[in-house]
Amino acid sequence: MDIQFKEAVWEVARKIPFGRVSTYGAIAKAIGYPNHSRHVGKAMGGCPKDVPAYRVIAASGILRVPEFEQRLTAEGIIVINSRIKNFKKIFWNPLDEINF
DNA sequence: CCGCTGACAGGAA
DNA sequence: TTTCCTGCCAGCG
Repeated sequence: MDIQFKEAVWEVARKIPFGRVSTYGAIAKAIGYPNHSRHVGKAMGGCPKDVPAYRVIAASGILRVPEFEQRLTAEGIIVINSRIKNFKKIFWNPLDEINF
């Protein structure tokens, strides 16, 4: 996991719109590294302050960092027991950004 | 080289 | 719906 990989991850994470969320796997795929979802997670662990890490969750719609629950609800996202309720609706795919 | 671990994913039971 | 299992890749004994 070189620094460039992390930079790429953070760059995508910064693009996630307000009130939306994305997943580790989706980001990994978006930067050209399919099957590297775990590394995306690690990259998020030490991301800069300007990266909305709380908008990046697991594909199951479950928060791996329960602490972020409040940050999400503050954006109007419904979270119950670390689970995103309307996950499918607010999910943002980085690949859609390419297609527009 | 081997095995364990980790902000994961996807399918089966 | 929840739990389990397998596939992934890099880092660290």
